[in-house]
Amino acid sequence: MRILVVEDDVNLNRQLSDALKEAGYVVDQAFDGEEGHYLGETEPYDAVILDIGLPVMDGITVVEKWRAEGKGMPVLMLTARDRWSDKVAGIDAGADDYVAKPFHTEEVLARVRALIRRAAGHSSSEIVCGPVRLDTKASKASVDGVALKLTSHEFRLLSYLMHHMGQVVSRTELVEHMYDQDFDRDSNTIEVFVGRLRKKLGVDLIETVRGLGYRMQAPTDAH
Amino acid sequence: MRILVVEDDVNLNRQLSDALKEAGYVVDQAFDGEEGHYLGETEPYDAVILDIGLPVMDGITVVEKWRAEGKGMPVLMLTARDRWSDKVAGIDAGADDYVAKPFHTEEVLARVRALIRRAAGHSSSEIVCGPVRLDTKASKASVDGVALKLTSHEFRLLSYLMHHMGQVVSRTELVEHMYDQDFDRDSNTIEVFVGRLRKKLGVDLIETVRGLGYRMQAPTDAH
DNA sequence: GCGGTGCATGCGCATTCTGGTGGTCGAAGA
DNA sequence: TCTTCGACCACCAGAATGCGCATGCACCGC
Repeated sequence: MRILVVEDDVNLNRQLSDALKEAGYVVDQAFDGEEGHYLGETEPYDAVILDIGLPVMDGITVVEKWRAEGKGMPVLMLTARDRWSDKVAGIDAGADDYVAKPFHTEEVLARVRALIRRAAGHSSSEIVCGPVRLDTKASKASVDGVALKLTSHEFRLLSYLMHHMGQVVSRTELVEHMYDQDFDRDSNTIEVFVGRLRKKLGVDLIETVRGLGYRMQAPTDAH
Repeated sequence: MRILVVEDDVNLNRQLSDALKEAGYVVDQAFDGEEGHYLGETEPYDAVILDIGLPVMDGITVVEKWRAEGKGMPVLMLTARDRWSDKVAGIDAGADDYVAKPFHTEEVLARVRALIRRAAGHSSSEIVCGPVRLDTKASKASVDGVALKLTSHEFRLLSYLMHHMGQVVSRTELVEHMYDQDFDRDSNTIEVFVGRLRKKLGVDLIETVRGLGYRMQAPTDAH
């Protein structure tokens, strides 16, 4: 984890940086707004600690510029205790959190931990199989980057197959996972949907295992 | 967006709830830890405001139980100003943020906004989707720079969709986040509001995914 | 009244299901 | 090894289902 500390008070900056290094983080330091902004723009940080009152460019402006540039790393602002309106402005500018000066170093560490923990929770849920890409969160699928237009059952089928990649999935297993109880087992709906899905996918990734069911697998097949 | 306020001080609870409702949120209230924990366990909230000192079950325990149960909604803790060790404990227990009492209501609102937008993966207080622009701070929306005149429910609907851009949002999910408990699920209200919103937006950004729900997305979408 | 909201009705059509037909695969026997 | 047979599967096209939308009206608070 790499952290940027932007604080013009040299002692305070070192105090924070030392504590962070102590806690196992990699720390970069900046001492004015412009330097801080430049570093945040060019280097990939997991979190930034940013003083609100900085020479050259103030903290609010720095955050705003980062956000406008699409930089989304968590930012922890340091503010003067009594200027609560600054806090509100900072948060609305895109900061994720703030700590009022003077602070306990331990508190800053706890907040940094919380920020990093939270930021880690946004990994998108994607499954990839060869050229096929499934985004379960968005309920979307694509082949070679081209979005597929799937109906809900087709999507459910693809989803189940991709969640069990490489395994043979039986027809009854599919029925049980795609429908709620009491579905007429003597119908060929699954086969129909497999057919339609194969047609829409274009590529032949759904293998039929005769007598057992279907298996989805990447094409680079050693077997 | 639906918020839970857990605070045993009746006046404070009402003060917060009123301010939140004023800002367009749907608010549920609880007055002790057990009640709060139960509600957070059973209802889907977009954020929780949680006092640390509560009857029956204290705030730290409540958060810990939620996290242990896999509940991941953002939690804003209210703490006494001088007990900074409580803050650290609260954050490490799984709270996302805290505000020290006494606080400015405006500050709590700013922090709630920040929590919700961060939970949705946005870093600034403005969310943009093609020509549509949503200002969560000012509770305003515009298309191509022209301000929209939305009713409160229409705004809530748009807000939720834009906070979950690219994802498919089910009808029940919308109902649960736009209304407090006890709303007739067997009605087509959501569909009607989607229709009204689409008409006001003019552009066709709200895609319906048959059998699943709705998805809002920028039009120039390849990957 | 008026704007905002909730609900009922009915229609159009995408989606899903069904039955049938023809094709394919695999095993067993010649 | 080749042939034959039966089981299994793919595909088609029509039918039925039920989802989503527009419309209009009732209600409620202001």
